[in-house]
Amino acid sequence: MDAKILCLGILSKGEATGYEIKKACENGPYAYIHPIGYGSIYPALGHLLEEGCVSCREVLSDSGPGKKVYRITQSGQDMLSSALEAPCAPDRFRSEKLMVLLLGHMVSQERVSQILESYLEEHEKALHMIDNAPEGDIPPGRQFVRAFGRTIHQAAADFLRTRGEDFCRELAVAREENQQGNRS
Amino acid sequence: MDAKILCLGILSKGEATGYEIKKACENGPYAYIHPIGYGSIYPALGHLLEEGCVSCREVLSDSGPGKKVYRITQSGQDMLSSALEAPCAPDRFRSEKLMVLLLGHMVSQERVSQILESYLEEHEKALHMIDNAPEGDIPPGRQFVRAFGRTIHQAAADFLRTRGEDFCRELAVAREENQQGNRS
DNA sequence: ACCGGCATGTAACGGGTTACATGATTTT
DNA sequence: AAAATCATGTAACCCGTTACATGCCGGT
Repeated sequence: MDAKILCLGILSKGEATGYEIKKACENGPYAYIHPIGYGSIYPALGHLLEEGCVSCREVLSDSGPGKKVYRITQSGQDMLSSALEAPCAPDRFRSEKLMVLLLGHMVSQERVSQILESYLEEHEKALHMIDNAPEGDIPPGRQFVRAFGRTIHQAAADFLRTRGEDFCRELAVAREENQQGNRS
Repeated sequence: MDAKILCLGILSKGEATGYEIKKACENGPYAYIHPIGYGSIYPALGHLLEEGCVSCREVLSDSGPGKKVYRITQSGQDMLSSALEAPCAPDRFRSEKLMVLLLGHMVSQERVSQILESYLEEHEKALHMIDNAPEGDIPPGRQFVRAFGRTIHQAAADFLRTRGEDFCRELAVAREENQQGNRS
């Protein structure tokens, strides 16, 4: 699932500029698919244009380079369909925060508390964004993925809220034992 | 959080070979941190050895190359500690399955059902692995991350189980409406 | 006898991230 | 008047993925 297919997926719900595609990758359901930057998006759109998978309409502004609005073509639709039919790569998740928590006994109490708090805030922020997103007439897929994301963020936030402090206490005990172990 | 720090983190709980490090990245709590392959691990261990962050003990077997057991050194501990103190990059999650579900109206009913089923199976398998893992005397960090992972997998599995079929039905309706829209 | 798991590495390739370069428009 | 956002693009670099190459050991 490379940048090209992701762009096609986003364009399948309506025309957009490269900039808007980037925004779509960060907010909304596409945030769960694959985060990419401009360095991937603009070249991808260039290739798609060459291959005839998208068309481009340049909107001139008064003086200066205009913005380029891309629209998916029929062959783009076809390419997207066949990509969606191909076997899926396994999900990938990576988290430096979990790494720090995993080795919590090696870092300071403050560091762990800080990670725990910011992690909780992130999940709560994500929940707010999902809940405040416009309801409108969105296709079932978007609704499903949105609800899926909400469930995960909710579960994570609940876990952190209910278990975070206990974890800090257990870590404190473990650190004390370590100290005694080192001394003896 | 590159491969080197990940290796150090795994080695911090005891000596291991490159092969065992790979295994640790796939199973257990480290699966949530960062999945890497041999192509990253062996060079990383080489660099760490050069830098004096790990020591290496070669265990000869009868004829043939022996296995290399790596152990973290004090300067390795120090490097790990300072890496854990550095600001965390945001979590990253990518899922091709969610991409297909998101655009469910573009693919066949069978495809969606298949994705939904295999996704549920994956989460259930992960739950089993967590529940069957040895309890033993594991540090609080490992226990916390393990419980966190369990919570997430459980929430995902529950969601897929309770909402999967409804989603399929909604998609069927959406497809019919599309058909009618295209015809008119 | 064969297959799967254990075990180590190298080299090329590809893709994404980051940094750079630029400028208009809108908000504060 | 400054800061934030909108907007496009290029180039280098890093890192991880994949494919290749090799061989032992234990179980069926």
